[in-house]
Amino acid sequence: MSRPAAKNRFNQQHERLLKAAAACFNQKGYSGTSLRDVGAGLGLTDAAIYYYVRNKQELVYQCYLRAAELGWEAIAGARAEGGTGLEQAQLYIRKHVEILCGERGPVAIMSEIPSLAKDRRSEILRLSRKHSQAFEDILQAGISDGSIRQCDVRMTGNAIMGAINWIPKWFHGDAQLADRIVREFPLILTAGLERRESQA
Amino acid sequence: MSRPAAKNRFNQQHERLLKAAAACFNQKGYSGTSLRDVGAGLGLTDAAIYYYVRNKQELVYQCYLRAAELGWEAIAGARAEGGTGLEQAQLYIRKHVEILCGERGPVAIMSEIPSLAKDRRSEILRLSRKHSQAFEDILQAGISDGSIRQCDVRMTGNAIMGAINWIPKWFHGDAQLADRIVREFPLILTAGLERRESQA
DNA sequence: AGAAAATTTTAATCTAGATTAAAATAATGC
DNA sequence: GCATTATTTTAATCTAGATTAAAATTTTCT
Repeated sequence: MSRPAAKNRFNQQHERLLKAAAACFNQKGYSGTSLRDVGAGLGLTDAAIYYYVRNKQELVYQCYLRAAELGWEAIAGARAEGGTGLEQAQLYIRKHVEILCGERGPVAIMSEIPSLAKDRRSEILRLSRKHSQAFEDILQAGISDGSIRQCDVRMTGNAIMGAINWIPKWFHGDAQLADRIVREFPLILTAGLERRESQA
Repeated sequence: MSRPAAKNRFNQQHERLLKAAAACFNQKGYSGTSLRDVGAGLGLTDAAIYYYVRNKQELVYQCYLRAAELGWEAIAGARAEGGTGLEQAQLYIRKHVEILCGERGPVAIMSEIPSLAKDRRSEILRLSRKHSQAFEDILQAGISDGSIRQCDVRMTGNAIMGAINWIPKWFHGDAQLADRIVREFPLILTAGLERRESQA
């Protein structure tokens, strides 16, 4: 590809492809969506998709990788901007939810990791664990700095992540609803974290 | 089947089948699991499964139906036993989580509803909405009786349900972990609901 | 405009996995 | 223990959908 304009076009189509695929995967699962389905979302034939990715496995992998990158962006951003642990947690939730419900969505739910090839799977799992761990670290920091009450950090992390990860199951692009989610979720998911007066 | 003992056996195997299928579906998705996979979990051939269900579609449908029934059991139980809205919400979460993590699990995550046949799909969707609605009603009752603070009931419901629905993604039968989930989740998910002093 | 590069389609192939029918085994109840 | 009923397997068939190669179309850039 020695032609700049073409390279641009390619990258844009590739991006569109990942989004179209994510939309399908979230709705019907990885194995449940045919490349025909994905192509239809782009006005393309199934075969055309092979111009952008080696095969279907690679397509999921790239969707999951993108999901991991966007999630990490939220973590990193929150850590950079945030103050107390509680503030960082809130910021992370807001940023992540904004990404999931905004222009950069839909983002693939990483729900069929076992279907990936071994090496791809372990990479995605590693990123996924890194993400969870980083969020738990934020919660732990909040406990240490007194902004978050004593709690089971792992379970709390799992609960909050679950609520976020489930969003793409019921949100499908309605802009009004997106605003509502972005406004409410950070509050709802952290309302129970603040340290109460009665506690140490 | 005019033989009582056989009818028993059949029902038990059928129950085992639904659990084995749920385990597979939760891990690899509906379309991603072959009947061979499901059969393996029972020490059976794929073909043997057809003795218990008409086809694969029917198997998912029954799994989802069972999931809906068990979820509803938690709702109904909480309404029967609970006092204030907050108490009912807590009770519901505990009961549902106990089911998901206990002997009656694994329970299928209803994550590929679009793959069902039209009439089956609409039935499952109806049950799913009924469940969400009932939980939101509990929250609303809590606001009315003063046990729950003012909040966006729908978003709060979505958040809590998401956290619960996601559990089967990371819980795979560890008994110790089950105890921890059952102990922590009801608290974590309702800690933010109580009305604070400062509020009306 | 027109040659080269980039993209997409058409038309095959190939395979996994759902489904079925008939045969083989196992369980039940007398 | 035996006849009957219930369960499972073996061995085919059938189909959707992934993948590929070659041909056709479109885009890029001079």
